[in-house]
Amino acid sequence: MSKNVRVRFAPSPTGPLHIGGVRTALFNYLFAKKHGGTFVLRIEDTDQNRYVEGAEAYIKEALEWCNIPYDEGPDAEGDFGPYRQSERKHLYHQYAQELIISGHAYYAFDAPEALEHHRKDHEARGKTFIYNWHNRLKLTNSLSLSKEEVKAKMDAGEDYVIRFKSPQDRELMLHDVVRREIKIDTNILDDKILFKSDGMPTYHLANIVDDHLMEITHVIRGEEWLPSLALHNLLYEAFGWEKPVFAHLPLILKPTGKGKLSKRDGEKGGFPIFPLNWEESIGYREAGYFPEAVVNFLAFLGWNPGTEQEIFSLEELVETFSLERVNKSGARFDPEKTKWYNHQWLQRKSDRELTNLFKEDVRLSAVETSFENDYVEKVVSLVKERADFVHDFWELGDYFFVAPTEYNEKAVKKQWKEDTPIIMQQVADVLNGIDEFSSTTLEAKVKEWIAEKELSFGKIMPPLRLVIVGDMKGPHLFDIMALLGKEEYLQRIDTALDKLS
RNA sequence: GGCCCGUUCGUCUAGGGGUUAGGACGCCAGGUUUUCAUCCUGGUAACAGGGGUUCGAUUCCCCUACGGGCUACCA
Repeated sequence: MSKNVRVRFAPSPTGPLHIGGVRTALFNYLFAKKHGGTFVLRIEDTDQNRYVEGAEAYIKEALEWCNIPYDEGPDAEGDFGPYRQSERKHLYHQYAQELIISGHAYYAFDAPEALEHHRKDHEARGKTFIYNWHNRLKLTNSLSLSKEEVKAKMDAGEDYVIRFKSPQDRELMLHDVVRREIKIDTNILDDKILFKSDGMPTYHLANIVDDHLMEITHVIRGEEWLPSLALHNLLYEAFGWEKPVFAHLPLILKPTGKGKLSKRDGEKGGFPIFPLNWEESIGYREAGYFPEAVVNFLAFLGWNPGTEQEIFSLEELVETFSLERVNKSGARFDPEKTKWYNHQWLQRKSDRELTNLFKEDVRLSAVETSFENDYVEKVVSLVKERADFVHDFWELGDYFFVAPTEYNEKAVKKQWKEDTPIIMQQVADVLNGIDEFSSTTLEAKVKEWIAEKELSFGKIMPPLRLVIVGDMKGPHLFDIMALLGKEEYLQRIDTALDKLS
């Protein structure tokens, strides 16, 4: 690649980013980093009506949480700012003018209602109204009107827009890294509005102008933009600018049902759809996912390395990523698999780090006794392999912090026989006589005793687990006892003897 | 409706003119754990349909079907 790679993520601040947007940002980031390039964040806020307070802050925070920071953007000014289109407002009109002068664009005065009427009318006749070569001379614009008429309207302060004059009878060959060549007949294109009557550019104009001014080399965006690719190509041509390379990413589809993933799918399915909380909707962060896991599963939505490796750190993704390996077809995303990714990433975290996270669990901090970090860390090391999330730890290991006050009914029925209290008392006596209580010593001594007395293991271990844990669950029993300590497990046997006899 | 894009197990996908069509999630079974889970092993399950081209198509071409996107003075 000869030029410095510069890519941009260009969301509009109309609400929170959902994971589709995050995926687009991620692919831009990966591509930039892979090629030692620059990742730009540009806020596309040309539609004031749809501006949502807090959306921009959300976008920034989400990117930060995912560990995909931008090199240039709002609050990270580079040489190509400002990075909000509303702050670049003054730039666009001259470019629209330039196209008018060169004959690639024209003024149009048609009222929105008039156009709406035409659309309805065509629809009623089973036709589609397209504002282009086919009928532009019958409409109210600087091509159909005389110079004097146009001037009169302008002087009178009439609202006008600037439309692109789509060429007639041309066959366009468009290029896309993901989809290769696409042929388009320009006769079906409409004369898109480039500049609105409110003095703001539309997406199409602002996008092309900014990408050019910001020296963007690769445009990586969602497939919903594919139909605009012809227009964008034509605009570059009209300006006489070099085109960037285009790559249109496949859409992310709803887990069930039809259509592309939308903001409302989250609460319905009971899974997060946003990286962070937004109003009533829960985010991946708050649901207990690690950013590494989210990035990992997002990367695999529409891309794969072609090997059988599935767990990738961000660094590995940067290393391995290529646009050529992006798929063409839309991907329905599977919330179940995201859990698996989180499980995988959780296992890779150190006990120390997990302990710090676990200590923020309110259920743990609500316990009266306070526990040493070392103790909590040992608990974490014993239970983590069965956890998908840090918040699973509590349920998996609550008995390490609180002695059972009740016992699993079904288990009691099955394990607590008539002679169990006597046996448990004997076990307690034996345990009482053991003074060195590592897990292996405990196990060895108890087994020794069982063998000596010719008792059955099955009569002892299950009920013992029941009195220690309160349920038939958990790690190796002697590991639990060793961690709990002699005083505590003898106490628990006592308590159970009281409650269950 | 028009235009564009797409279609391999339920889902994410690998592959590509001759393969037992591979992996992962899920699910099921067995093993380990005298517990539960993890883990391990195995199993389940796919080339949308029809025409071509070809000695041979899941792979290339066409059509159909289905899915999706776009069709705003939204992005």
